[in-house]
Amino acid sequence: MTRALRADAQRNRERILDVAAAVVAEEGTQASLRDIARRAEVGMGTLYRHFATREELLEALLGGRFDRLADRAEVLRDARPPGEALAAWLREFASGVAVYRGLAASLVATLEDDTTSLHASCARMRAAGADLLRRAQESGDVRPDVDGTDLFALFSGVASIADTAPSLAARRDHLLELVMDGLAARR
Amino acid sequence: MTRALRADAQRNRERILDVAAAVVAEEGTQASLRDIARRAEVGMGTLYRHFATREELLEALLGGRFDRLADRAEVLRDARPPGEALAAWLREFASGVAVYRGLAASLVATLEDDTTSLHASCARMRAAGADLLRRAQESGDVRPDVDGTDLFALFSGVASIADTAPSLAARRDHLLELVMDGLAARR
DNA sequence: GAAGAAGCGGAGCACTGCTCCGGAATAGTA
DNA sequence: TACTATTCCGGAGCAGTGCTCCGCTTCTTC
Repeated sequence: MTRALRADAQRNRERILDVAAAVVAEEGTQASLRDIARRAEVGMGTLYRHFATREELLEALLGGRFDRLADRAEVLRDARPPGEALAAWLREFASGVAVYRGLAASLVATLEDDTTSLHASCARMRAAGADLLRRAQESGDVRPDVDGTDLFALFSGVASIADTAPSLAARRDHLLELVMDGLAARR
Repeated sequence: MTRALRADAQRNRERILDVAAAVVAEEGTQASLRDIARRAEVGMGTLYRHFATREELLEALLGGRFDRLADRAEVLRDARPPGEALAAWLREFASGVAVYRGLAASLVATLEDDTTSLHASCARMRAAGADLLRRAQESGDVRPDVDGTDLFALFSGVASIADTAPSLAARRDHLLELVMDGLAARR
């Protein structure tokens, strides 16, 4: 545990996170940090002391999201048959990607870089997804030559491109369905 | 036809395109235009007179590529059975996406904006792909509830995310294969 | 060769991510 | 409560970005 922040520092940190969440939701992950600082009524120095880099700020925003997806995987695993559980979870995963445009890139980055704190949450989520996948494969619902990384690559890729243009966003679910069907084992 | 350029202008334009092709291949579509100008030994003004915006420069680089893909579609259509022709063409399409990282975004943009000159080449290529798709569907190789736009969305999405990280690039072909299989009709 | 047009180059503007440090606010102590 | 020591803040500043503007050079044409 790191030591407690001073009261004003704590306030500022929360303000920054609130504003950042709003701004990122509006403008995507490449929103201007200066702008975030301005809207949080805080100096650049303040922002950068709390979050040494853009990545770190995104981590704070996204870490919890990953954790929640990992939790959801466990719930779904116990509540549904393997194939359904995986499909439902992938849908939730994909809509998570949609919330923050550009998240997919950050997500991929954590595949390579295990020094970020986001790596841990991301790894846990990926493990949870891989577990659902394994069960679906054992039950014969999903073809065996797919692994967890394939899953994230496919769904991140499709979900993120679907968010780059309105005309594609409309067929998001259809696109995901196509990929999902492709993973199904031929019987 | 626009009137002929002055000799020096013509030279400069070609130099810029050559350098831009190299730089974009190295650094992706968000390469610095200042850098391109510098390496082409040309002032910023010169670059911007020839290509009023970054998009326009990319258009010049990509337009030809789109046209070539459209041509390839016709060749493949006549040389192979429908299912194979489509699969082969999609592979070429995907590797075209790989050459310029970030191309997918530009490609998607042309879906929305029909004022760019890239739109025409892109539309022609998409029509050619859609034609291959239709034939493959009529022959029963590909499921009927897929259209040309789905095709581009899926392959652009997967190909472009595969280029964001080395660990994904290695499984590029496998990922594309998975999507391709998913489009196959169940017999 | 000279006049005219066409094209060139880079200084400059507003922006970006990020750093640095003098000064202000807070927490602990007396 | 008053004082000090530490923690934290703010924004000026640096090097980079995309893009514009305009005085000057180079080519073309007669």
